[in-house]
Amino acid sequence: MSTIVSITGATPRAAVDRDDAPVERMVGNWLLASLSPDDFGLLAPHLEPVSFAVGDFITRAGDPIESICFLEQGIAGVLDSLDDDRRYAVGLVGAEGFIGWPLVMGDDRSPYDVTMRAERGQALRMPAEALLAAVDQSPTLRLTLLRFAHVFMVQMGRTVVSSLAHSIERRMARWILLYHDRVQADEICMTHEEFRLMLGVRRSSVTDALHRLEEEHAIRAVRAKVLVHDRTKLMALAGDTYGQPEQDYVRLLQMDRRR
Amino acid sequence: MSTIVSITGATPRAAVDRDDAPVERMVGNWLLASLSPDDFGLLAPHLEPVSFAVGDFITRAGDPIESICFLEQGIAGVLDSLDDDRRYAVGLVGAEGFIGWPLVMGDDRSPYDVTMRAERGQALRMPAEALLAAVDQSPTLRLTLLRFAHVFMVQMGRTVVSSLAHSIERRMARWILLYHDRVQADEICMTHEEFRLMLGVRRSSVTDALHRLEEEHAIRAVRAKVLVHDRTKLMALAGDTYGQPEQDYVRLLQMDRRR
DNA sequence: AGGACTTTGCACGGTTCCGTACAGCAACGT
DNA sequence: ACGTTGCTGTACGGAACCGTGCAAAGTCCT
Repeated sequence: MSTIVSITGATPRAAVDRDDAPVERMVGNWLLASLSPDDFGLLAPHLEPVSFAVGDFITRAGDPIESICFLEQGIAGVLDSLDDDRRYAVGLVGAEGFIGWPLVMGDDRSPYDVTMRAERGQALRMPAEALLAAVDQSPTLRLTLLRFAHVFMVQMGRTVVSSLAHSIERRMARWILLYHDRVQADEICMTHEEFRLMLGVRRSSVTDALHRLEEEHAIRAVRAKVLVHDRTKLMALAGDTYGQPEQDYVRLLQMDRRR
Repeated sequence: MSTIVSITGATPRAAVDRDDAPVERMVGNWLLASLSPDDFGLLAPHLEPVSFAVGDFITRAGDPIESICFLEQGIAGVLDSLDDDRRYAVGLVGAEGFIGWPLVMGDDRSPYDVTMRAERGQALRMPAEALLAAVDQSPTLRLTLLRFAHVFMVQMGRTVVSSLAHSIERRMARWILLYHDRVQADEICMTHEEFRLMLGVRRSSVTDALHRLEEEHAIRAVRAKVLVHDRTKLMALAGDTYGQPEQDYVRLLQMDRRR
């Protein structure tokens, strides 16, 4: 399992913590922070700060994408919904990415609901047309945005495999890790009911799985919160559905920051 | 369910059947066929025909992408593998798309195994560098390729939802439809063992599910084959995890062909 | 025709997970 | 203090699905 441990060392959060270039101090979004001054300059005039509350919709499935969001704080769930009311999480986006990638891929509508999952979400938003214009001007900017979409896609593939092959306990460990990677704290604020949506299971199965993770001392579960206690143990539990997309993210989007 | 029936009418296969422009006679790949003469001209000099046998690898997970393939005949399974030997299908690609899209998204390695699932697979292949050069020259070509990747991604999202929410029988109906869309016949050559991989279930569960689909007269299952008998019934069984990505495909990639 | 091999049908007990229901407990307002 | 609301723990029977093993049936080769 030495490969997995090495991923921890190169995890996106660590890379950002270590970073101290001036631009990257100013913006909390890692993608924006990784842009060249020129590329950032293309976007900067159009960026405006916005904030979200828990449950706020950032985009709605089927709606035209009018703006894209670079999250700086908080974490968003990407949900695919069936015709009935049930919705299932297909991914998470935090400060490591942006919301609205279908635009860069040639679609003007969002296939997903994207909702804020954290208490105070903050983002930099810009109009769709401005982004498309910027992307047409700068191949490197386009590359960065496309690479994020690609990593997200790889992530989704692992979600498929995970839901086909793994028990609820393992899948839960994976989602906790994905969440943990994207918030800047060991405290994950999420009720069992919210976990239920991500995993597509019934609420009490979440309770049971959390208990088992707690027995293994990987986490501590308190009311409406999960405290990450032992990341290494979580990774061992999650197995091989966690790790590879994270490596891809570092390889494709933080090549110059790996020291 | 009238919306679903209307999708059938606008299904990619139908659009191609109706088509009779000269270029589109010559190439069996729908993406290539939909390109403008100029865009097609950028690719044509580099395209060389190749053929594949069942089980042949078109790309291997982790390997550099040296060429991309536009399938003309046959159908390929996109597989994500765990560290052990188990592999699970995350999608299918036939003549409606191409293999190697990570290249266009800024990655030079394939995250997936892609293997030929049909008896005689035929494709037009071109070197990675040539494709990248062509894409840099033509924004519209890039758009087409990205849009395919996007629809494939939406497809994957539905696969997640389907595996979380639906019974084996429903998921099976969905995969049969996806397969049926991509081959030009009502005869699907696939053993229960191969279905097993796509669905991530045990082989005898496939047998049972096929029997239930057969009881409803949606299909007929014979040795190593499934005969699609009633597409409408399959769509009703598959429910809402089938249909929307197919509509997106038509909307984004065949806008000018819908009559 | 006979044998080897692949594919399919079926059955067994065991496990995971579901749907549902209800009770205990924490947080919060008044 | 009190009730209200939201979150969590637990229990029950039942359904879906698993792993396994084996027999029947189809296909192919010689």
